[in-house]
Amino acid sequence: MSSPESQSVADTLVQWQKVAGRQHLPWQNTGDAYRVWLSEVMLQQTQVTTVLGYYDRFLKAFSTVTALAQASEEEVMQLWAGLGYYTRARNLHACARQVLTRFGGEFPRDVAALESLPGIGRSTAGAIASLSWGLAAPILDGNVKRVYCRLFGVEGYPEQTAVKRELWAIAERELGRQAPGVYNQALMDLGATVCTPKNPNCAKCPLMKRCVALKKGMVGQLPQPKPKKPRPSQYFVALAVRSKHGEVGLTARQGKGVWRGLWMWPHLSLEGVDQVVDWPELAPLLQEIGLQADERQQAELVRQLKALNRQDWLVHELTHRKMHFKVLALDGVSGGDLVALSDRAVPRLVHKIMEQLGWT
DNA sequence: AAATCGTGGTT
DNA sequence: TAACCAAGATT
Repeated sequence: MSSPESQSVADTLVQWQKVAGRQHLPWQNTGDAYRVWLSEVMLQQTQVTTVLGYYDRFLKAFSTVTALAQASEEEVMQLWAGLGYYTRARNLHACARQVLTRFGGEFPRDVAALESLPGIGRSTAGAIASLSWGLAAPILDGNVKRVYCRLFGVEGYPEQTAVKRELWAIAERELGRQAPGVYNQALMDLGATVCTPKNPNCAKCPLMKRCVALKKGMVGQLPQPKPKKPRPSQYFVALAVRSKHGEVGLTARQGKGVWRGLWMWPHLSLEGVDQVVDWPELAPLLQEIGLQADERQQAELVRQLKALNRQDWLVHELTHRKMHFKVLALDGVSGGDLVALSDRAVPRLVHKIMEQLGWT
């Protein structure tokens, strides 16, 4: 599988890609910047298998960037719901609108102009330019960072500014300028299928003979992992309300925290498990969904609250923290500003809570 | 510059 | 099974 050392990295990879690279992903070889862009944004920090279904649904709903631009933000958020990193969805929509208003509905064939669009950074711009049109622009995603760190023995973790600068310089230098799209695709495919994070298959690697990490016996050490910090735990009480017709009491998340703009059960932060919570703290949650609890409902909620110590918390893990929820529930209520769940963009947690309640 | 932002696949 | 981390961008 290994090539002569006289052949350049780029030539070796381009040759390898044609026989061993991935070929059949739906956005590949379309020459369509809209499809490449849509897939690239969805693939940010997200695995291919997770993206496939979302990609199909988006393309079915919006066949062109103009169609996407003309949709409402709420429509876009609903289609994106469950995929995570929701700022991507808002930027996707904003980007589509800018493509329409600034560039007449066609993505600009220019890396700098692409980077000026919301949600498109340097790597995504390079991917769009090279994969759609064959322009000479490098990419630097997780796969490529890993390949370069090993191939050239780059130490320090890739999130560091100096290391990142070095990796971009390598990416510029090594870019296969005869076939930039194929070269970039090869880098990603190599990282995804051969030069994997764990148990890399060096025997199958076309760059085996020139890999610095392999030569030094450091493949398992590179790229150097980012120092990990403890994930703080946060505790909440959430209120789940449902009518007898199945409408639910959701509110739109305000501010700039997690799930901004999505709909969630009203909830309050506990700042630590020991804090005493009683009816005065719960009443505002009902107010958020336009509900005034009668005495029976009030007593029921307080009863559920007191059982806090004996009931397991529902844990929802995010990248940087663990969220623990105590769920209070009222079923079969009437009144309030309840909504149809199918009409709202909601995070997975909303469904997770319904499952715990048996509201399925 | 370091933190933030979701969720799920893989090992 | 708990840790790792995935076609990163933004602030």
